[in-house]
Amino acid sequence: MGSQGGGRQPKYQRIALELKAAIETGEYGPGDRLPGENDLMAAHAVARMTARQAIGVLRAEGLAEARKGAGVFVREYRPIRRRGVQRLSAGLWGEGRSVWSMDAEGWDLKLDSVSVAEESPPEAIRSLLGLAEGAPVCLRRRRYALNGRPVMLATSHLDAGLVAGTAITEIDTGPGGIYARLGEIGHRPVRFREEIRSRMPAPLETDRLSLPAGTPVVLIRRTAFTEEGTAVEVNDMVLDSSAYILEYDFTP
Amino acid sequence: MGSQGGGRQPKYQRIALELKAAIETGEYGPGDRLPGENDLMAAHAVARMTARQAIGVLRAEGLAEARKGAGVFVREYRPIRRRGVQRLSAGLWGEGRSVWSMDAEGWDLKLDSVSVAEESPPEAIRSLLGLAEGAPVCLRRRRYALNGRPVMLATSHLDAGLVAGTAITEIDTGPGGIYARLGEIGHRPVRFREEIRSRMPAPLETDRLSLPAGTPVVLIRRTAFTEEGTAVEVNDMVLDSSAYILEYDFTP
DNA sequence: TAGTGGTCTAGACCACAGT
DNA sequence: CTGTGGTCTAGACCACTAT
Repeated sequence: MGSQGGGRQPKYQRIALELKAAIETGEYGPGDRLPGENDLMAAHAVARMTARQAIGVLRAEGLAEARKGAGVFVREYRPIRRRGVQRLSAGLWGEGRSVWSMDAEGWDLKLDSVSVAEESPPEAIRSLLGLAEGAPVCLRRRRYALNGRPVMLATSHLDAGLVAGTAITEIDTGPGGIYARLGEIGHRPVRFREEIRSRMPAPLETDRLSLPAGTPVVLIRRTAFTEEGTAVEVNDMVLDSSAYILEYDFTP
Repeated sequence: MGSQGGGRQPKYQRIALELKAAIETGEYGPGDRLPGENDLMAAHAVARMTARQAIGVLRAEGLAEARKGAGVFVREYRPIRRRGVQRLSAGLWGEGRSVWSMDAEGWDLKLDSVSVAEESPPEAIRSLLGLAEGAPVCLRRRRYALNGRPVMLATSHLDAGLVAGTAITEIDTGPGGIYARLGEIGHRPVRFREEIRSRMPAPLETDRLSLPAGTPVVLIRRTAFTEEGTAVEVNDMVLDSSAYILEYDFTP
């Protein structure tokens, strides 16, 4: 028949809409198997590519997930609540506890992999840290996993000269982490700025976070300032958007 | 030839990668026209559907935008900086200025459409506002546009009983907006909470924000509390993620 | 009108999962 | 094994844009 055939809206959209409605009414719950390509071809008398396209709509909206050789399944959404302000209270990281242990109340969020390096920073970060051109930064790359599933990548940038000789350049930064160590050398962070963006992930992020198609990432750039107003750390984070709700409390 | 043919990675991914590299090196700048389906078919000796798939990768990542009958073009990214804390300083909205006028420094962000209604709220919002079951809320739906392009939808929910008879139920809330009017009736908001999520847009959001494929939305739910700790307003916002950077400053 | 992207067909081979 | 989704082909008609 070529093009649209019967209705005025594309077949694949009609099929996608029908599937979405079935999910919304609870006919298919989180984790349930949806009709696959062959089912849709038979049920709607369309070609494989058309059935695929319908499924593609749900995938792009993050509603469904295709597992090769197994089928198409309804996605689940159970985010962690990340409190932007309280979690950085000095009382918490000042003595012992990691900044991250509060992230997932009762859940099992843990450090998955760490690497430390010294590199030449991108211009934007270099100028934030107030470093001279060509000055190296200490880079701490980390990945966090929730119940075994990776949910966040974090990369901290610090003046390499400033932190040389401290535990910040070690894999294990010790009790209280980076901020406690910075305090010990007279650069205790007291003020923070978090900048938030969102976009679709780059292939490398898709890979490192095992993201299914249709899941955006949230980017947080946190800059930590000392009492004097100097930026001592820039932490670039990449979050699986389906894993997080960010919360900020403030009294302007 | 069937399946993968030459290399070990799919043809469409190789083609997509090549296009992305060309964008990254600046060969194609923002707004430039990219090779279209026909160009890619000729250049790589592939079928139309394969060329389409390659372009689909760039669209899904938000890098390119297809305009029917015209071609495929490199997307632009020029976000507004939205300061979460300072923008709510009472000094700003206390006398006259709108909370929103600060959003876009020098840009032309303006209210695009407003509607006011009284409805029965969803359970989550009803309980946030501490209302009895079945109690109605005053709903203010607004859309904001930046240089004519819609970038945000906002829906405020307030206790209908509380705001009855005030300008909050009018299209024009008067100088200082909702928060100034709440102050006048003894419910001045002093504390705010913003919760942030991100996901792919629903079709209705895609439509109202004119979003190209591959653009996530950012959801902000702001709850405004009085000195007594009562929630007086819940504002649900839907932002075009490519139009915004959110900024939060705090001293924990 | 010529060219573009949007949609669609009816086949095909492959890698992978569980059935 | 069978069935699944992933990839690919070589055609086709349509609506839309720009000339």
